[in-house]
Amino acid sequence: MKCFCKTNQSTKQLSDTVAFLKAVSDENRLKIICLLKSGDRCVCEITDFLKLPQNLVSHHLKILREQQIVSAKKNGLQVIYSLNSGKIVGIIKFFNFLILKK
Amino acid sequence: MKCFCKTNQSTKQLSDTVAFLKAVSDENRLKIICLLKSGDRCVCEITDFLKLPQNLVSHHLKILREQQIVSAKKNGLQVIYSLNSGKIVGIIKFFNFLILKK
DNA sequence: CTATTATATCAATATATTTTGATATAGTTT
DNA sequence: AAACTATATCAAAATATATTGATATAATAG
Repeated sequence: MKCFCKTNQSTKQLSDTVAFLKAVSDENRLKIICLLKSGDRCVCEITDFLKLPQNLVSHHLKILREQQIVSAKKNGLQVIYSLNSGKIVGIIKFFNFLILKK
Repeated sequence: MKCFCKTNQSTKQLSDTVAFLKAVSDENRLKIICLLKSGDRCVCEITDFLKLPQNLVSHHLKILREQQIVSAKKNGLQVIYSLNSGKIVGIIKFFNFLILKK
């Protein structure tokens, strides 16, 4: 992994990393992630859990989906969300790189 | 580590985690962290590196300081910043917890 | 003590993000 | 098909954050 210096590639990597970190830098979205850790849930369950308006929950889920932190599959009327640990593993690697001694 | 549910303690833990993540969710601040990984720097070196106005760099450094991601020590006229890996280790543990199987 | 240098702070503005309210869509039930 | 349920989208308002410009502070040099 490279440092964010001045190349085009690292510029892209930098903005991707920022987008991921922004997606998890929100109380409600962190709560969603923690809830999904305990198992898949439909939007109405997440809405009940967070006690937020449904459209706001959909908005937060969209941001998590865009970063592939969660994935959604349709089941009848419901949409079931599940946690995608791969993306989180990626960020762990990034933070590990940050504290690695040269 | 507990999930962010409804207790007072976990509410505090949640907002601390969000504050940390917000501090690192910024392109310029990530660049500062990466630069400091390669060694301690004074504010003017960081300013040169980022090509940003000095007061803006001070602002970003303040946010990183508040989260104990960096620490500052005075050296004559200069203030030398260094990376504080302890806080990053903490967030690695948190992300590891998120992907831990029950 | 005055001038200079390095850094920090403050107020104002610009920009991004979250939240709200209204409405659309897609699947289901009757 | 009409009514209903679960979810998503869109525009507007509220709020938070980043950036700019001006100025303050603290250490040093002359």
